[in-house]
Amino acid sequence: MIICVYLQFTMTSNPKQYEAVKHIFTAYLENKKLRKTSERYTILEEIYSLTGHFDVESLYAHLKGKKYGVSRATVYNTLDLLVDCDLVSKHQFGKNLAQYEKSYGSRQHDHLICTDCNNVVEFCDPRIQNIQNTVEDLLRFNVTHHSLILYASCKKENCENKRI
Amino acid sequence: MIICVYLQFTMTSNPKQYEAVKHIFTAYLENKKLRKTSERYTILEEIYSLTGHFDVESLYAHLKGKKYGVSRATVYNTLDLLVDCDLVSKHQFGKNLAQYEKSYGSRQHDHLICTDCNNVVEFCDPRIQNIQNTVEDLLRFNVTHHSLILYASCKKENCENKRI
DNA sequence: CTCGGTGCAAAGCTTTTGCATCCGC
DNA sequence: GCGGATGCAAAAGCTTTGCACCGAG
Repeated sequence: MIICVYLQFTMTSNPKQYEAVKHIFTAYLENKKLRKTSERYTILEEIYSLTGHFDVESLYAHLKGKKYGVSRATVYNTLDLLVDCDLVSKHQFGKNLAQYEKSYGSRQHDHLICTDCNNVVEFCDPRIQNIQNTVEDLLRFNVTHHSLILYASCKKENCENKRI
Repeated sequence: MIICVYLQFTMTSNPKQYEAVKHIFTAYLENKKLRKTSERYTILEEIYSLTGHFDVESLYAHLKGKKYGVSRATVYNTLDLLVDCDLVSKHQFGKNLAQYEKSYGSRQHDHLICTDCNNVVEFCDPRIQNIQNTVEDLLRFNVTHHSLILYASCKKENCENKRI
């Protein structure tokens, strides 16, 4: 068996990427007959300028400083739309640890959370797909997505330099 | 490769099992120099008389009717202890969907959640252990436990008879 | 012009906390 | 009797909701 677990490197933001997701989002909004408001695009742009995971509060804080401020309600509403059209994925790492991340152009990956310092490390292992396929066949469900979280304690040197 | 995913059948409650976990809990409390209060044993007994998953509210509701009522604070406190000594496991299925289940005598298993009806199906696939081992080696973490949740839509007939 | 979307603040829900009382040791 | 544990209610933290106003189509 090919061992193929590796660290996931989060894509750096770039303008071309934002153009691409903007088109996807526009198509989604038109398809659902939703309005193309400036707030929605502001939020999308902000998310795609961030790297790594973020939570609602930090996104809201970033947006407050912009020309067009938005309210929390709008942030939550828009995040739901972005999750629905697969431009953003949501991870519930714990009761009060909901994290989002942009998902366009990102490789499928899972997360390891250090129980000592709450840092999150991304990794990718294609074998998870096998499990998913088997369950799908045996239990007769359509598996749409999954969440695999490994909880681990660091040997310190792994942890210090990473943000959640 | 041996296909070995299968449904997990929750153990039915039985008095002998409660005696066993009671001894474990007692040893744990003594070891940690914590008090053996009647509330703690009442909660443990109630949990081991339940089948399947439960949330704090439903456990609290069950306990309210007993001879010795308990408060929510005590339920939360005791659940933390039981999770710590591995007699109960906690699953965060969503922001407001924390579920617990007794874990003594249960096989390691994971969960599939139906996004149509919120039902939870348990399954077991030993291949998850391989992934865990590989990550452990490559990322140099001690993986203590994991959470694998598959999100799926049912083909209806699978879902109707199951409770969350 | 219409009605969906937004902003604000209030409400909701689960979980935690503070404090007086209780009881295991 | 001492100090940890409990019970109650208030507080906290994240998310949703209600309502008046705004603006995209």
